[in-house]
Amino acid sequence: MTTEDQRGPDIEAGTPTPTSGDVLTVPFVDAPIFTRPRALRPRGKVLPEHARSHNRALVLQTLYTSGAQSRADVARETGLTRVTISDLVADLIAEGLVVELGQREDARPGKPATLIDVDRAAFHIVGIDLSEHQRFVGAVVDLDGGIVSRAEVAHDGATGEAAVVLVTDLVRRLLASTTTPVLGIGVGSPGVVDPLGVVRSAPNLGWTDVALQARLQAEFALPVHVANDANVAVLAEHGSSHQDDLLLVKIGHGVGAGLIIGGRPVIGGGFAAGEIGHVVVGTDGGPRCACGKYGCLEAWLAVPRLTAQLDALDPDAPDAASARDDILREAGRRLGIVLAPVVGALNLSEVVLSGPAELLDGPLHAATVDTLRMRTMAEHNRDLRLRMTEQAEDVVLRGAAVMVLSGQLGVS
Amino acid sequence: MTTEDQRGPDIEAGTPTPTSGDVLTVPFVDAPIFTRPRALRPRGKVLPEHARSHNRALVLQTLYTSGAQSRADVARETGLTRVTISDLVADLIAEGLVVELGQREDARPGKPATLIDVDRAAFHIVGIDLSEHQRFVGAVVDLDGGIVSRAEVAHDGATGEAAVVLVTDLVRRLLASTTTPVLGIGVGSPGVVDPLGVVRSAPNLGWTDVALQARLQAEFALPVHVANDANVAVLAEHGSSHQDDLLLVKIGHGVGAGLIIGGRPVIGGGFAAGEIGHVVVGTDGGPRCACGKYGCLEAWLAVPRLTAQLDALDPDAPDAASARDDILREAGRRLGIVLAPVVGALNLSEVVLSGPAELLDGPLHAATVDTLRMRTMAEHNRDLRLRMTEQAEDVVLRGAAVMVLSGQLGVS
DNA sequence: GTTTGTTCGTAAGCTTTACTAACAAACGTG
DNA sequence: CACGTTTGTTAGTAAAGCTTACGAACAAAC
Repeated sequence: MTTEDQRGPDIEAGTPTPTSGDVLTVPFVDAPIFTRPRALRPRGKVLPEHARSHNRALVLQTLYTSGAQSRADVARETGLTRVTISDLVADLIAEGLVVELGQREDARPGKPATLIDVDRAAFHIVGIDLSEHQRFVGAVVDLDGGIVSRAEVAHDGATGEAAVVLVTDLVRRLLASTTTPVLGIGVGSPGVVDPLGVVRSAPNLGWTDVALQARLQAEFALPVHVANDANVAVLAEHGSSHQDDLLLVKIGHGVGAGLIIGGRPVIGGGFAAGEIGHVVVGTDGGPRCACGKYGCLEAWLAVPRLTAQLDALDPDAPDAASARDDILREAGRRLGIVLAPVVGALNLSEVVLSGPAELLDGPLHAATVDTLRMRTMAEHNRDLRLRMTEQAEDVVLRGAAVMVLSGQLGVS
Repeated sequence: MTTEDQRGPDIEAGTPTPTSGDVLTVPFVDAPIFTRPRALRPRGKVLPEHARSHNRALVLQTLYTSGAQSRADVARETGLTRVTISDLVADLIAEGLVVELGQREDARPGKPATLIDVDRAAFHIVGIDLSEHQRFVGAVVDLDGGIVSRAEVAHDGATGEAAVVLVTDLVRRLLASTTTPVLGIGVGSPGVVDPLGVVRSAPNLGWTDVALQARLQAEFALPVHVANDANVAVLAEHGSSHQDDLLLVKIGHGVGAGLIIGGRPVIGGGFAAGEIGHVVVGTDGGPRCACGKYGCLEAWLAVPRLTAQLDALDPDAPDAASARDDILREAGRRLGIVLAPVVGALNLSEVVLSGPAELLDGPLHAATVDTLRMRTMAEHNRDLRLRMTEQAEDVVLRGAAVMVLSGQLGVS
């Protein structure tokens, strides 16, 4: 009943099992790949079939990012021979992942090329975002990251099992809304999520060791990937950014971060990488935080805190505008103070802010940049970019789709 | 004349070329490996020979870390078959990297096993540390990391080409001191070093874009690896620690850090990862730094700064001891303040301090731990360990050896 | 209209790699 | 001594990608 095939969609076969703990050790497929970066430790044997699946994913990735092209084009781009590409493409066509599009139009010497491309209409992905305040959001996403349809449900503070049921229902509604085969389900959850998709701890949802991945997979017999919301979000940004090092700061009801270093997501020893919301900022105190400490990043920067401060301003005061700017600037400065050591230690080239643009994309952003420049060594971080997300509201949804794409096809 | 063989030592053949830009993409040999971590992008094709060299390194790694054992033992540990192991081992024996040690002594049923092991006496490695104050230090290191012989030279502030010549002479002396074949030369340099071993910038040595790796390789016709001193040091610590995430803070004349995340060294977009010496600490000013800013980590923590402060104390004052402790504690607190965001963001499980133990291993260490605990979320960083290096003075030398070992044999 | 050169995709055969199956040698145990 | 176990090797097979070669289809030049 269950197949071992991790890569194939194999929807009609019933229960594709997204196996997690394989023995490989690469960057691609981290989708298995091979980089001889520098000093590393072989993590496990490599068999021919691993090489094959790597190359398979490489072809898929090439088509996915570069668009329709001939087999010969793919061969040139990947370095594999035309023969091997033809062979791999034949497999991919048989699996329904790739389609032939007919001959190339433009006039060139030689035999006209047969264009092939990923069949971008062949599959949909269900993406779920559990990080919004008071509601669960979901969408059907196509292979290009386009939102096909949406659904959401207020959870009204539901926790524990009730919240799991709400998530399940949301997924079911989304699955019912599409007749296209679904490649898998991706979920971005707040809290600490381990690589097996167990939500180790998500206080807001009252979850402790909830095996969300296993639950959803058993329920829907589809590949399911679950990860922390910010870690998921940074995947979406990574797709559009093509930077190998990337930090995304997600500012909402709480503050969290997602990190990609050397092209690979950072999970952390306790699976809590990116949890910077309760790091203390500066050495001059600060507002009391829900966690009991004073001056946590979240106490300075979380959206409710910011809006509360702004709402407290007298809108009719003569200096209302500048008072507003001061508040946002100070928040931005605090963010810069926390980020400076991280940017310095990792020599990051790109930092992305995600959250309400009306709050973040102005004095706050400017102050963060200034603070970062003033507190790190300009020489080393000359080309640091701090920018707003390009994905607006849907970072987590799209990131969830990328996670599935990457996990199932080795494509991002 | 030159061979393409990246793995074999091939000393007598003349000029082994440690090619840098191969097409692989893995975590092992990152030395080529294959981890299907999570969402990654295939970086290049994988050929059967890549798989072979991965497995070859795997065997070597297994023998290196687990010690003498039979081919069958290796087969069980790696998951490869006895046949394949025999085949790989035959290659390794032919290359002189592995030796047969005769039959196993202990009495067990069955045919007695023939023990094999890495020939730990077959090769030496030359390690160079350019990060010490006013002198260059070098050593001949055996494959187990033992120091065979040492040499050093005062550079008396020599810079530029003169400094390069001193390094070259130091290497020459060390090479002359051993008759054992040398696997390669590893150099830990201060400053920013790119993956090709070009020292992009090392102010103390007056170096800008010095192609040290190329120079030494041309001179000695041996594989050469050059990297930043702290990044090299963390390799040594990684070997003994067996943690996949590791931060080493090297406190000497300056302050720098080396990072390993997910088992792989972090280089940084501008090759300046770990350069945290000039990150500003706290929001309450601080001593003026050589770089012009106030309150840089280095201005708080560099050894000259600490000793200057301690020397200024009146040794006969009644509270001399507690005044000393206060100074060290404050320095430790500052370190904790800078590390907190990094530890939080990366969810690090282990941080190592390297430097003069009489300064670091006491109130300073304790204050850093306390500060880290107070400024991060205890729940996520419960099992964080902060410890002193186990390698004492020789971290960089041994790390340089590990770098060569890893680069040439895929072993660490 | 013909020739030339180019490009595409495929077919056949080779090499590399690791696997399974089988076995001889060498050893304990009953 | 017969039997079972373990080791390491031999022989043969399957998978993967490579090189070489070729037919088809086209543009450009004559």
